[in-house]
Amino acid sequence: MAGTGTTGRRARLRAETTAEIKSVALDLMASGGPGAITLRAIAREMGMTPNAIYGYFATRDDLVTTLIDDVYTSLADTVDAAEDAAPAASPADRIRAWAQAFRGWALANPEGFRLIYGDPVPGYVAPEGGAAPDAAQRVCTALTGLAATAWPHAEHLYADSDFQWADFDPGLLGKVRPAFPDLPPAGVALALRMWGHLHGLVTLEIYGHLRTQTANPEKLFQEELTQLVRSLGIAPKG
Amino acid sequence: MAGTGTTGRRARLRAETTAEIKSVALDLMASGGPGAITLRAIAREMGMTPNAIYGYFATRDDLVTTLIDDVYTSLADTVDAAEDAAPAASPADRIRAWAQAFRGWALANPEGFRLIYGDPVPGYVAPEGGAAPDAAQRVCTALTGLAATAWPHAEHLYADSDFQWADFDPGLLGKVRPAFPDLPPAGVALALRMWGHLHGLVTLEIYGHLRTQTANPEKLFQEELTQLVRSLGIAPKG
DNA sequence: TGTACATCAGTGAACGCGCGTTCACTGATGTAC
DNA sequence: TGTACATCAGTGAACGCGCGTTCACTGATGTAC
Repeated sequence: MAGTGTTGRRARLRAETTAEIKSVALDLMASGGPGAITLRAIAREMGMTPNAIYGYFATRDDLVTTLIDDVYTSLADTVDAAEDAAPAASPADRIRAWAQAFRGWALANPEGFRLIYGDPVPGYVAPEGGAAPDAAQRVCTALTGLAATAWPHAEHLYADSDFQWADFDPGLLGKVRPAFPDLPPAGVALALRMWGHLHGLVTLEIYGHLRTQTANPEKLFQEELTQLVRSLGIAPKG
Repeated sequence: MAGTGTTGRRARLRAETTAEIKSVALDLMASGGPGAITLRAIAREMGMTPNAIYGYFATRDDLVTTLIDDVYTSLADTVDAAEDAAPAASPADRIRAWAQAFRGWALANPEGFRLIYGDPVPGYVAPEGGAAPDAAQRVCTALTGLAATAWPHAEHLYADSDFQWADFDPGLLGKVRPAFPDLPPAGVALALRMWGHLHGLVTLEIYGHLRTQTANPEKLFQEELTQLVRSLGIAPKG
């Protein structure tokens, strides 16, 4: 009856060690790039033998797969939370909040960003049946939701668009169409373009290409958001 | 007096072998990712001993540096040529030509694109004093030129911009300001934003993130260009 | 045209490294009676 | 409360691999007289 449950204690220790392995792996990645994620380096850092890791992950690729999933979830949670914290009635504020959280997360976790959006760990092969993690789809779905909110204001710009539902992935549509039944295919295209715009600016910054052009990427990103919101016809002071 | 010059023959053979090493390295990268560029693999492919490469490149990083420079030059040459082939009088056509060449080159050389814009070869460290290759700046400068041509039409959208010359890199400005004396700081910001937009869509496509959302990235890119040109007020039929 | 010498592309063997992974094991922690 | 047993986290040594790089060398190609 007393104290820790029977399997409880061991299970907890196990969970803690698993978490530490992942945390150390992320640290290594942060300081040495994705290539620094090696079982031996993790073990070294933790004061263990390399093979001890095999008690927690069947293989190195297994660990990396878990890592990618975790990082993706962290990103999706962050941007979702930022959007939810913005006033529901202001599409412009919600877009800005989402986008700023996106960039902020990327700057705070540059190696995580590289891990999920850039080249993967050298030698890593994703599991066979492994679709992209749910969180990957969440990011894209949230962005489509933002586009859907802005759509009524921007619709007139896309009158001659000839996008069809068939142009998009059924998985994406399966989540988006029920949630935003009034959004036409052209609106989904707009969402993907918005994604591309934000992704591009953040990627250039993370990979160091923007720093060689401007001393102030932050300002450029704010300008981007101002122009985006304006072009959608949802400028906040309107 | 007859035939090949004295040093000529050896020099030519040397140049040919050097070219073959680079070509094989690019092939390896194309089929196995940047991590596949190893001196041993190149030598294997060429039927040589690994150390024979050292007659041509002092070190592996030396080879990679040369490769990056070559690939960057290839990209810059391609987009410059495409722009030059478009009618000089039509800013919209020139932007479209440039952007389509940019995407086309990336799709034709995905590993090259990854090499210059993504994570570099694992273990590679760029040379110390090594600034980005000239070609890198050429890409950005050309884009600024396109923005400059469109600027008179789009200027009114950026009336409340507060960009300063100090916000940008002197190296970029050194090439851009003499060439386009009428372009204000806000116009340079516009060019960088355009770069970000195009880079984002192409990057998502190259890295496989777009394919999981749309079956037709080409169409999305064309839509992007249509909207870009429209938003700049330089729609081609105007 | 012929010979002596210099150049230099490429060889073959070896180095030390870090890697993922396997194996048989030890010793502490928890469980059942 | 005490003992016998099962569990299982972690050890230590070793494997085979591919890597970049160094060394002393060979043998063909070109040069000078």
